Amino acid sequence: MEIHILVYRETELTQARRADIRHRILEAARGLVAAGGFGAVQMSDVARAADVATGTLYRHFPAKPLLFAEVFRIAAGAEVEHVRAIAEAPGEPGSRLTGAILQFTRRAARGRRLAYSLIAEPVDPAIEAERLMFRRAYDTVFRRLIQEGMDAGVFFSEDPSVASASIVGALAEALVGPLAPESGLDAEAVEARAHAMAAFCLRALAARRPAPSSQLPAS
Amino acid sequence: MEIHILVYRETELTQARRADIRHRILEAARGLVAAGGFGAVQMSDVARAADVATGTLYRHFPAKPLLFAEVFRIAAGAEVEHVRAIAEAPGEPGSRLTGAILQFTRRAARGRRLAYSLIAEPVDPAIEAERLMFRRAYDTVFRRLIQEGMDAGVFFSEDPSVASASIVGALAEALVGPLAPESGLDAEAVEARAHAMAAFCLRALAARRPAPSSQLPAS
DNA sequence: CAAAAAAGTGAATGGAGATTCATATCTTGG
DNA sequence: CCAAGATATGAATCTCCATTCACTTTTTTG
Repeated sequence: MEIHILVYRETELTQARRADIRHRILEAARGLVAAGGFGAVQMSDVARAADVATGTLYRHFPAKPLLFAEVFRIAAGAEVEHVRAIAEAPGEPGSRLTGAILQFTRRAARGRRLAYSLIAEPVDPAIEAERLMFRRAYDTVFRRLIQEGMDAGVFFSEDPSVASASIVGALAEALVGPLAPESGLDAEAVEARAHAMAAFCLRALAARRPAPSSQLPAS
Repeated sequence: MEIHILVYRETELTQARRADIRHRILEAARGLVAAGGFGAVQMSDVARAADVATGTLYRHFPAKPLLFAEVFRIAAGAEVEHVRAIAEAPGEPGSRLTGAILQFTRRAARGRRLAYSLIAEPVDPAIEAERLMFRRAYDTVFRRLIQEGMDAGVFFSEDPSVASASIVGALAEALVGPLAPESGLDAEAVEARAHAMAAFCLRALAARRPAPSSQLPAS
């Protein structure tokens, strides 16, 4: 007399469906954030956009801030990746720094609303925590690049961590104004500012002697 | 047959009392913000701290965000003033820039919690608007200083507005980490960072030729 | 002192929106 | 097709606080 009490079990199909819904929720939320910022989105909006019921959201995320923290993480992670790719590409540190700054700026200039949300929009503390990690990620990218430049003798800095933080801050600040949803700065002007910023940073990091790139060590 | 319907009229004493209460409310609110940040304070707390009833708050301020916007404005204004004083003092632009950066940093290092609230705490949009003005005020201070330095031939910048924004951003960023309520950086370390930051900015702004301060124009 | 006008009081109200949960629907292996 | 386990649903609930307002107290002048 066997008793079978296991009739339902998690299966590949089930898991896939689950993952799919989760994904749809995140996508919907990202879309809404990109359109109106974190502050404007409420759970019922997300549900509608993802075409699920409000309660379903809570079957996939324990609470609103956690859902949005994940949205932030994904969006921010993508941004950092793009910048990192350029910062770590082969080439001369100076031009890579310029390239990274331009890349950051150009991507921000498209998707302004999202960039503003990631960089400056007032947000819930849980999301703010993600933002700190986001900034730290950029900081790391620039710090490595600076270190590399110093090793190569083309950069100088008495404290690379201050230099990298300064660059991240400068990027954020010099762009907050231009990217604020109200500001009407066009893409060209933003690009010009990015170039000026890159020049500013390069001068701050320049080693005394012109880059010895094409010179053989004298010793 | 005269009819006297005016019996009560606003008087100096009344006005003084009114101003006093208003002031007490602002002070109480400022104290609470300095202790725990904007986010943690609620109207009933302010009332208790100011020793008035909740309703009284609304007799002096139309709504919470307006009350706190004023708190922000006052606190931030004081900070800017201190920095401006140094930036505008007589002396060589380079050392004034260094002085301003150090001043900013030192004041932030005391009253960390307040500095964090002014610079980085996630806040209500109405307060965020004040923050933008706060940053713009710093921006103006530095822009003027940069312009002056350029006129004197000791600074160079292809776009002073980008340079000033970068400095403001660098200040905020290089200090947000160190000032975050959790961070355990001591005053000495913060001071060292400030010096590094000043050096970074000075290099970014240095005119090619060493300052011609003590030279007579060649022409 | 009285009447008029303000200001003060703080318990009650109200609204916004996140979260819950009783119910309905779906999935799975036998 | 069934029973059991999961999941989806969305209207109702709940919570948190800012804000209000009926009532009390204070202030002023005649």
